[in-house]
Amino acid sequence: MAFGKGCHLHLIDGSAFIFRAYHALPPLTRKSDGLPVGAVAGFCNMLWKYIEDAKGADAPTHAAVIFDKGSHTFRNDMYDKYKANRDEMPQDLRPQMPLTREATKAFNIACEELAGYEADDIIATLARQAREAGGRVTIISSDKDLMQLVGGGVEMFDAMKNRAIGVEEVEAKFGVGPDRVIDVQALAGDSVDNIPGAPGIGVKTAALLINEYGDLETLLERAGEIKQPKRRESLVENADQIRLSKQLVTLDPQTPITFTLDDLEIREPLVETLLEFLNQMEFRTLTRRVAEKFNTEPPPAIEVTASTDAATPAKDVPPITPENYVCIRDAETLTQWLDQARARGWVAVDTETTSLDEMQADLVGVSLCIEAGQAAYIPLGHSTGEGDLFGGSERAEGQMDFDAALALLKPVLEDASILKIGQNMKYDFKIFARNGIRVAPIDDTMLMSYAMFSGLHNHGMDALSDRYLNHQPLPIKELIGSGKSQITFDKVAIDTATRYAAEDADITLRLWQQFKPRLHREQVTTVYETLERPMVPVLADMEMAGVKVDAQVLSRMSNAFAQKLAGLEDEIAQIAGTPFNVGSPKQLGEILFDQMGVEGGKKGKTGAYGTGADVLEDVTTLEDVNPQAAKLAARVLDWRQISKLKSTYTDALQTHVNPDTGRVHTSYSIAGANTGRLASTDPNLQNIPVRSEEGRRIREAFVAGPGMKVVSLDYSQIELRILAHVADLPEMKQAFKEGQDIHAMTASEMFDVPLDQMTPDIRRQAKAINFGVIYGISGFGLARNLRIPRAEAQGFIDRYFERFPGIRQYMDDTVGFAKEHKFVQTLFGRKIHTPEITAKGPAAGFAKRAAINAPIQGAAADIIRRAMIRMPAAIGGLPATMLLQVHDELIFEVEEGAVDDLITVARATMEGAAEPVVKLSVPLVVDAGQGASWAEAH
DNA sequence: AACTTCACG
DNA sequence: GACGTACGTGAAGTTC
Repeated sequence: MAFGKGCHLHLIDGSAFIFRAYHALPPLTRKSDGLPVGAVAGFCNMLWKYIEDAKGADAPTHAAVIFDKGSHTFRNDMYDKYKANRDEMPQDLRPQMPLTREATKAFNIACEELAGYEADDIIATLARQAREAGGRVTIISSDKDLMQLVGGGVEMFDAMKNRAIGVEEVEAKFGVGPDRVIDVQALAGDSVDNIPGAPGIGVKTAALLINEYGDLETLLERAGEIKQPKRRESLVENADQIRLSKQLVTLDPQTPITFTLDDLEIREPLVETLLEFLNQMEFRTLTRRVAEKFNTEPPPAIEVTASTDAATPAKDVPPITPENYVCIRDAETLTQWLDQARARGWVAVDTETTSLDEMQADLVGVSLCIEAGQAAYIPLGHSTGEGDLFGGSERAEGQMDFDAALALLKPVLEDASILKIGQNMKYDFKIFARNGIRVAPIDDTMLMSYAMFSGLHNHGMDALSDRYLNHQPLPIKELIGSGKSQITFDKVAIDTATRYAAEDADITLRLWQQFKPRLHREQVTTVYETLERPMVPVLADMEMAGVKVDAQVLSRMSNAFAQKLAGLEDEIAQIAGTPFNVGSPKQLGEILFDQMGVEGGKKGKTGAYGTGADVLEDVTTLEDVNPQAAKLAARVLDWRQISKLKSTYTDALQTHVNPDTGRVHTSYSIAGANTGRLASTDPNLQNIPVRSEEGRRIREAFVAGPGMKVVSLDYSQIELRILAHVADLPEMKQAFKEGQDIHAMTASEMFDVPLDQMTPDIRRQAKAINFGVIYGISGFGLARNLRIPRAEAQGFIDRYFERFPGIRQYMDDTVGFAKEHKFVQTLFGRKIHTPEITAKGPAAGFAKRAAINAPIQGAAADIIRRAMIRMPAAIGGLPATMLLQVHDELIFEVEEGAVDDLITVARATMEGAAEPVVKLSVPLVVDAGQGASWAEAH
């Protein structure tokens, strides 16, 4: 068919596909020879998805993937610095470039490139030709440089966001229509492509000017009329540079291509060629999928030479097929399965229960998997239907006796020669522990993923299965529903439950087979084995122990807060002249800024006024200008504080007291925080108030049992000490060695004030700077924190860098490392990936600061983890229990007579926790406190 | 479900 | 006056 009216041309920006694929996926290599193929794999998946998605009503009649060829184009001849600051292509991406062309051809899609021109120019040329022939064009890309082509039958499509980009979207981005986009780009320039533009003028200003003067030439001619001196000078002085910039950003619609639109007609994939290519690449899943789609057998998989590693995946991993799962209903079958586990030396295990709260959950069933595809489910606590009016439902038929099954499982689960593999093992560990079984030894795929991929993605099973097995597990929602009508797992029919539960064990085993050898390749085996995996039993025991909370104390506080809130609400209504919901920032903002006339209200992206504490605090200072508003803001601040304490703490904590134990059992996520820190949930016991006097009293409700004391030990300034060590700051190290006040020392160095003349205010500023450095300081941030002018804050920072030159070095080195490797590392080898480090725009700033902070925060997290892992053995002989961790603090419950001994032993464990792996050049110091409650101990 | 606010280190 | 900014979390409440 000749291209003409009614035809629809799709132009895919090939380079964009490749780079997106490269950055979205972890570095994947071909099993047989180690060839890097991650980007090719992603590229093929995207292409396949594109083909599948492009079918249907608005299907293209013609399509092509357009690539860049070489790096030298006619633009380099116009301007030698064009794209000069681009990083070199990553080592492992280069060999993949030709493969992406091959892939395109294998899919039987036209594949075009042209020396001396960019893909964008070819796209422009084809788009022009297609329009002239009366057809429509869709460009599959989100690149802003292509937006100038939009309009008149040409639109773009962002495949990532699944969103069309038409004239409106272009206008939203550039503030002008597509026909003026190049004018705006010429003025604004582009740091990524090294387009100079007009210094000091960005997209916003450029759009403003173009809209005022009509077009770029008119603007340049009449630049002298511009009132703002900076803009005027920038335009007048750089007119030539701006005209050059326009030439650089303008796409060439007349590239000398040697093919025609007719050559791009859609063709069906040649199934054999395509399967052959995919098989050569060893993309098993995609090969299988494509084969399935065309109802044909996939070619035999390429033989991979056997590795010595026990956990190398089987050569032919069978597909995940729930129909093949076994339901174990008798002792004989169970024994057979357990014998297989003994013979193999490992077994994947998963538990099903009635609740997500491990302390309340009853065991409903156990699933096992010994080899990919071979999984079984042992139903143990299923009941029939909904039960009768009296709530009693009967035990379902066809289940083994609960105790008999556990008696068979116990010796295997506790057998030192059989590895138990789980996903989020802490959960199953606790369930079994509450049934008298201490599971050991273990491996945990969630923690393996965390050790290897922290910062790249989550580590939940659904995400891992999707990403590494290309399989979407049966959602639990389909079994138990959601919301109000949700049922517990014991009510699920055993057949359905078998498919779901056995699949989880199957997936876990497959993930483990993939991850286990990879831990070595990613060089995080030690991290996994010494910092992640051993946390499971330690945390499980802490969580099961729980902390004693006096609900009566909390209840009394709640009542007192309720009264206070009611009083404040009356007062607030009176000042406002009308009652309103004080808890609604929206209503508060309208009253404060619209009705009461406070000026300077700033609306956020949702159009609501910001009413955060800092904003309200500013309003309270308006006593002279707007006394009513000042008073209102002050009362709202009081209300907010009390309301927070009541709802989040005194009310909520009471509901978390376990009826069986009378204690509060938090849950720590080991793989939650990117940096290696733990996170505490349900309830969060890592953010119990302490900074305000009023809030601190909540800690009085955290008490010790009779004859016991609460003991708290916390690292003093651990992050600053780590900073002093890693950044090699001699003055700071010396100060720590001498046990000096570190903030006072910093202040003295920075402001030339002798220590004996130090004032609290100067020390406070130095303290803020010390913390700022850990967070990846910026003038803006410090200025806001200290409420001083930005220039002054910048002055402080400059001076700090002068006095402690190691800091600057550390920051530059860390960011440089992150850019090169896409991750940063702690002293203990923990990797934190920083994929955003090469982002442009504001994301780059975030990524930089996060990269600077991560090794410090992460090392502190590593150290306290090491202390916690050693703690049970260290305090083993003492009547003491470790209960809580709050990032740099450990809380124990100890018999009164053993308090001093506990402090001695625990302190030594914490202070020596970095050794012997890391010998810090600063001492670690631990402060201790004790008392009847956490409030007294802290 | 997204956004805002605020509690902690 | 290109952009928007301290790092890392979780929970509760309101709004859509």
